[in-house]
Order: sequence, then C-alpha cells, then structure tokens
Amino acid sequence: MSPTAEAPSLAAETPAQRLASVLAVLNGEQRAAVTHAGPEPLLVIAGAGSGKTSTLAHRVAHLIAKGADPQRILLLTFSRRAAQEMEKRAGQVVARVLGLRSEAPPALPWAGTFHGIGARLLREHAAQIGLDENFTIHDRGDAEDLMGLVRHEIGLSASTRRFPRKGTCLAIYSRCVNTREPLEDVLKHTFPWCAEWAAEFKRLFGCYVEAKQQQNLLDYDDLLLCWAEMMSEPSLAELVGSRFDHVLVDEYQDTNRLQAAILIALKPDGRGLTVVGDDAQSIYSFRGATVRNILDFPGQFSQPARIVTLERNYRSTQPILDVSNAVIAHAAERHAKTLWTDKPSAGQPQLVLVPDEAQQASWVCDRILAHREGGLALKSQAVLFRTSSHSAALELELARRNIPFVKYGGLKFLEAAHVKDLLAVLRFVQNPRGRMAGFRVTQLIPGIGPATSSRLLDAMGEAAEPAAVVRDFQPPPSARAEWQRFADIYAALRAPVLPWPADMELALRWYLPHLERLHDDAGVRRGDLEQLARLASGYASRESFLTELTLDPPAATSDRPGPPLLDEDYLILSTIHSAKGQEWRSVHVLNVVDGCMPADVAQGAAELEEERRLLYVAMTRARDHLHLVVPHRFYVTQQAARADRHVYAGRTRFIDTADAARFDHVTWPPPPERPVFVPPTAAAIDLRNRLRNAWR
DNA sequence: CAATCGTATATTTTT
DNA sequence: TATACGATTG
Repeated sequence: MSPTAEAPSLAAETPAQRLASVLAVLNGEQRAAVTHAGPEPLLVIAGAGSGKTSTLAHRVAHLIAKGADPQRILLLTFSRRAAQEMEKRAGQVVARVLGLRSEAPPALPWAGTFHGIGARLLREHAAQIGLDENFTIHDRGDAEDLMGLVRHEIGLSASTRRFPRKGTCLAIYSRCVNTREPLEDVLKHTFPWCAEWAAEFKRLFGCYVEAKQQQNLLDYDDLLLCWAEMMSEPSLAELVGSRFDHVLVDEYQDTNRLQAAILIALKPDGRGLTVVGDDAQSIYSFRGATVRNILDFPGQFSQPARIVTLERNYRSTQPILDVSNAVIAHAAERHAKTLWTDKPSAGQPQLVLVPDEAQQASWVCDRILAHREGGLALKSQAVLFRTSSHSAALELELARRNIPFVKYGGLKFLEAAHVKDLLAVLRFVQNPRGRMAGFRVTQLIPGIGPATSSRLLDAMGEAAEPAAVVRDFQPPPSARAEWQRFADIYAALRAPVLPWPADMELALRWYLPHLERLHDDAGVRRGDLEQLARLASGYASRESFLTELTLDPPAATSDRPGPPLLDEDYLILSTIHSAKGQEWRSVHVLNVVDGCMPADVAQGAAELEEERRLLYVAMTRARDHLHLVVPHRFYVTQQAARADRHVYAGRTRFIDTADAARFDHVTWPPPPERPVFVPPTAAAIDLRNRLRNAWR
C-alpha cells in the first residue's frame, strides 16, 4: 500500500502502466467511479465501509494524472480532518502514478469544508459584494450571546410570558437560513412550542442581522448564506465557478439546501461535478441537512447524473453487516443496497443486558481490558453514544481504573470562560467593531460593568477610527489604572509591528492577572491558555488563527491536561455524530434502549428515521467486534427537575425480536442461581370468602 | 453603577 | 446542572 514499498519497480514502468496497476487494486464499481470522464455529473452511492475515501482520493489523483490542475480542484468535505485525510491519500496515489520519489505530491489548496471554503472566497471577493474583508466569524456560543443581547435590547426578556432562550432563538434562526423555509413553517414543524412568538422572532432576527452587519461579523450560517447570495448574481457565479474545473463533494447526504444551491450555481450544467454519499447515513437533519439532496441529485441537470453504487464492504465481518443491514432494512425511503463482504467472521455481535448504567460502565471496562489482553490496542477500540452526557458514568469508571481515553464530541475547550476571554482580546483587536468581544474584554477590568462598557462600544461604533476611542476613553475613576494597562496593550496589538504569535504572548500577559483574580482554579486554566498559545504558533497570522479556530475547533477533550502523546495508547469515546467516517476493530454502543435510541425527544416520523440511521452508523463503525449494551434502568438527569429520575427501558425498537436473534445474548451480571418457588395448585383456604364474611 | 447572591426553569447531535 | 433574571448590597 505504501508508495515506498513499490518504489524499486517504478523506474521500469511508464506512467500509463503505473496508473493501470494502481487502478487494478480497485473493484469494478470503484474503478468506474474513479475513471468516469463523461460530461454528465457523477453520483457515487457509497455504503458504509465500501472504500469511499479511497475511491474519492483515487478519483482526485486520477484527474491530476490525466492533466487536471490541482489548484483548480475544489474538494468539499464535512470536516477539516476529512479534508486533510483526503489530501494526504490523493497525494500518495498521485506520487505513485507520477513516479514521484522525493518531490512532494501536489497540494490541494481548495480542499476544505463548505464553511471554510466559504470564508476564504468571501474574503477574496469581499470588495465585490460590499463586505469588509476583516470580518470576524462568530462561533455558536458568540452567535448565541449576540442573539441574547439583541433579545434583551428589544425588550423580549421582559415579557410576561417567558420568551424562548437565546440558544433556542439561534437554533430557529439557523434552521430558517439553512433549510430556506419560512419562519412559520420552521416553527410549526420543528419548534411547535415556540409557535406563538412568530411576530417577535421576525423582529428579533431582523435586529440580529442588523447587529451583525454593523459589527462586521459573520456567523456560521452567513458563510453559506453570503456565498449562496454571491452565487445568485450571474456575473459573480461565473467568476467563482470558472475558478474550478472539478468540484467534488464528500458526505453529500449531510448537506443542506443552501449548500446544494451553491453547488448547482458553481456548476449549473453538472459538468465536472462529483458527489459522494450514503443516504442511509444521513444524520444531520437537525442542522438543516436534507437527504433529498442526494436522492434528487440525479435529476437536477440537463444530463442525468451517472450513478455508481459501492456495496462491497471492506470493513466489517458478515455477521456485523447482517445485523446492520437488518436495522436499515426497515427504513422508509432509500437508494436500496445491501452491504456484503468476504471478510472472515470473528464471532457474532453481542447484545448485552445489564441492570443499570453503573454496571454498563463496569462491563464495558472489563471487555475493553479483555480485548487489550487479546491484542487490541486501546486506540483500535471505541465507545459510542447518542448524547455527550451518556458517557459520564463510563468516564468515572475509566478514570478509576486508570484507562486513558480521549473524548470526541460535545466540545468544551472553546466554551470555557477563560479561553473565551483570551480569544476575545484578540478578536476585539482584529475587529474593533465587534461588540461581543469588546463587551467581554472590557468587563474583565474591575470597576467596569455593562453600562460603562456599552458607553465605550457605542462611541466606538460611531467613530471613524474606533481604535482611537479606546486610547481616549475616560473610565470611572476606580478603573483608571487598569484601564491604562489595557489601552496600552490594545494599542500595541493594533500596531502592525508585532509578528504573530507575539500578539498571543502579549494578550496572555495582560490577561493572567485577571485570571488569577477571577478563578480559584487559575492553575488548571492557565495550563489551557498556555496550550492555546502553543497552538497559536502553528498559524500564519492572527486572522487565520481566529478564523481556523472557530471553523475547526479542537475536537477532543481528554481525561488529562494537554494533548495525548502520539505514542500513547488511549481509548476513543465519541458521540455517534463525531464518529462519522471512522472505524475501529471493536465498537461498544452505550444505551441502546428506547428513550435514548431513539431519543425520547425525537417523535416525528422523519426524526425516528434519522435515529434509526444513527444506530446504523454506529454499528457499521465496527470491523471485528460489535457490542450493543442495553441497560435495563437508565437515568434521565437533564430535563427532570429532581435528580435521580430514571426510566425502565427496553431494547431499542429498531432491533425487533427477529433481528435480535442474530445477536449473541449476554446477561450481566449473570442471574443468581436461585431455586424457583412453585406454588401448589390446590387452594388451602378460601380467602375471598373469608374477607366477604367479615362484614356479614 | 458594579458585584453578588438567590431562585425559577428547562428538549440531544455540530460546521 | 447550567443559565437567566431579579433583588440586594457595596
């Protein structure tokens, strides 16, 4: 597989021969997808574990080998990590085909997420669409805070009846943008308990958009929305579209209508367009993604798309595929396909019944250690769950037994107050009109509260040169000394003389005294910030650091401070969503019970279908061993008013009795051997009669 | 006007 | 458990 392994023979071969030998490794369908050259667009339906990444990477490499310019290939992936993986693997194939020995394979400068590429195009074309190219990007938390602020300013927090909280408001707004549905429909279908507030939402969202524009901010949705708007102007669409000869999209089942609109505007006739995905793995509809994109793709163009289906699975054993196929077979609508493999089996998947979550945690730990004894590194094992909080009991148990782990999903690092504080300093410098950052930073100074801060920001908003306002601002007397200290570093950071990441050092030095004053656990937090500073040195500039960090936040948190060393072995914990595209030798899925999978909040038909696909995605991550754990009693701590509420739950409805028979059943701990009491059948007394007679 | 404390109240998944 | 908001004190 590795390019060096075949190096000796390369010199003797021609490029055409090398290309042929690279293609010979693929199966027929993969090869058809890789070499498709027609004018019609290509749709690859790639089942779980069918070598999708490899096929896409080979296709990119094949295009380059046939003369395509790597700078003119747009490769849109779901995550940053996926983009890097794809670039690496395409590079390896290109290196083999072109016979490159020492030279680096061509880079793919336009490989990235929709959001990342959008941010880049918007900066490059800022002048043409009336945007200031120094815009800062709000992550979800910032966007919520701004929404909260606007919500308060227009008097919605003072209503007699409680108005939905800021997070809900942003979720509704976001859904309207991403699905392009009218507010009324979104409220009716997705947020019925908020339907009474339609008029207020309209006003709120209008003000929210206005606030973003005044402050030169874009949120995640704007990166797509502005891109799509830009593409709706024919001359700009032509300009942007002509930058790329080939556009390839991975995980197409998880794109939304806005993304589909962008794609079609980029390549209206479908020429040069490739999309890859699996409708059975569509799990992001809560974010506005619609499986219709992939189902309807073939008919979108004047020439119908060519469809290639990859069904041969290279990942899992047949018994694992059998149970996975059984789960998805009940799905309502899909591009029908059945995964198959000739990989030898390593025993049946297990369905494990345990009494509660504590026992679940201890059983999983036991199994993981047993697997490790059997030669499976921790890194090749994963524990998956529906909701981030569902791993809490397991995390405790892992810590108790000293089993190292890294957890993906439910990202926390950027949400910590101290991290936000430090980043806000840099953001406020980068974009002086950004009020959220300014509000946050200035109130760190003792003696400055919301009122003073607002006074400053108002003045800055009206000034032609906002940074000068900071220099001349007169704070309340009690804050004067600290204010001066801040004004000095602000000026220093604004002056373009400091080479990045010296900015970071300066900001950190200013912030540390405040950290000590505000937090009892300043030591730990300080460690986080130093880690952030180290991270900063890996970026070219302050702008790229801030942009990339919001678009691609550190995905994992671990049980110990600092990133785990590369040679260290650790277990993977992950939400099912974050496990997308990954695989492990052994996979445990927690809480495979009704109320959790499906989540009890998902009740609509479409939502249930998505929950089913979620379980399917989880199961198809497993190569050799799959364990579904079913705790009989399982706690709901989140929404219940009182702690210790629990429900008695049964196996998920997605595995019916017939399907369940395909599993090995394990009950743990084993039921105690207790003699069964068999009552004699003849009645000794007539109890009913006696009780009646007592009242006669 | 800032800072802090007490109380009512809730819908998972993430670029 | 976190968060939002009101009341109270400095």
